[in-house]
Amino acid sequence: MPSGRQDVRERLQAAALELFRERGYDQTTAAEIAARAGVTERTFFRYFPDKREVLFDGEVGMLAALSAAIADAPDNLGPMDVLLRTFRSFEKTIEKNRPFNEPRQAIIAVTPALRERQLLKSAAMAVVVASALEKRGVERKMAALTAQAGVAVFDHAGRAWFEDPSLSLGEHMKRAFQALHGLAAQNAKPRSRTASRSRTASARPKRHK
Amino acid sequence: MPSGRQDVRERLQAAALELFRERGYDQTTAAEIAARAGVTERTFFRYFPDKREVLFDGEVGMLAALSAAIADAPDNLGPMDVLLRTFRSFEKTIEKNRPFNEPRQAIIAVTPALRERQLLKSAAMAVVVASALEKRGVERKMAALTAQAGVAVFDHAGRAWFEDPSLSLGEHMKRAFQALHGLAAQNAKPRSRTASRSRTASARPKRHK
DNA sequence: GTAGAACATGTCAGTGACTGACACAAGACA
DNA sequence: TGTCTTGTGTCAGTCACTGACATGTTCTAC
Repeated sequence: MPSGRQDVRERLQAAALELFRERGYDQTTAAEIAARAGVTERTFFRYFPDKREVLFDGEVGMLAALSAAIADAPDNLGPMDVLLRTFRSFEKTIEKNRPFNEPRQAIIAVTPALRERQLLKSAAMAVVVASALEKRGVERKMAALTAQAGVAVFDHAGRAWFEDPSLSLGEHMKRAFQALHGLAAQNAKPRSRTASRSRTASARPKRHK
Repeated sequence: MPSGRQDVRERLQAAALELFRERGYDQTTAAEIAARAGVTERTFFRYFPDKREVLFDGEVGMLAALSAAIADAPDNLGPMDVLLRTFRSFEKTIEKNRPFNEPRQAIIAVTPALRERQLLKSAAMAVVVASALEKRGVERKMAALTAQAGVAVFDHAGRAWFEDPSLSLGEHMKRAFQALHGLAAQNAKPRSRTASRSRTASARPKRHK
């Protein structure tokens, strides 16, 4: 039954997606996935280090591309602009993948174990992004912070696009970045400069624990 | 051997921390933790839903306090300011807990399974924060985005404080928030860097890998 | 064309996380 | 005093995951 190596991999992923949709992640055993793909459980674990990972795959290739795209961005941009620009350069690809990602994301959303794994992937992405920013000369902690915020915004835009596809993903991204922008600006809103307020009651409600 | 219910819980946590430090998380079985605490494995799983959770506990109580603190913040602040203020109100408590958190955090840092769980906890915190912001009248998506960014900054400050305790946690938080602020502001600003342009990043670096 | 290496898979046995069911002890309470 | 509740131990079982080994298939060198 097994033929090409790539073929087996894809059969396993397809089988997993089907079964998860039919019975849910927890009610599906690795052996069942393997059986539907025409291999044994042992083979399943030769392709994927654990059961969760069968739903997370494209992300690896994306990281390298992401890193390269950040490196290639023009020189005269601030770090956050680099990220916006980079993420938007993936817009088309991601939009094209929506039919595949939609059911996948639906399963992840209702399965805590998978949400956990997805958070790990996002964190990994932030690490890669941070490192790519550092290579552009951004100071280390700044790079980490920017990456973290940027990935958060990216995820946020992705979720927004998922529940409202009437706007393009790029538009959602633009808005999310603008919102973040506005947030920071709002900080100084009550007319006087932020620095002057450093004295006022250094915020201590009576809660603890 | 088991005496009070709370007592057993704490013995289990202490035993787990000890064993994880001695042999590492993966080399420690739940049965061993239970044995050192003077109970059986089955009892361990009556106190904690899974092995990872034994290291994450205080966080539950913190969420309620966080939510309350956000609700109690003065009215005239932008959402991000509310968060900075709120987080800083926890400064003392967190600093006091450092001796307990330090070894714990060290173990988490070297154990992927635990890092994953910690990310889930942060995400849960973001959800709570977002909901608390919404109750203050912040629009839903804006609340989510603010919470996400705020928690990211909070985590970032925590990590920075961990590796450099010469500055207070509050100071790290202030700086992280200011950095985020600066990031957004920088967005619109074309920057000319000193030693850039001709050589550094514009020549496409190696692409592969 | 064939020997042998390299690779992909199957089989089997085993560990460890976690769960449900039941029995039992001790204190709370009627 | 007897019953009820609560916390625990015991046992059997499922499932994720792993190491070791045997077998088949494909690739390569000669």
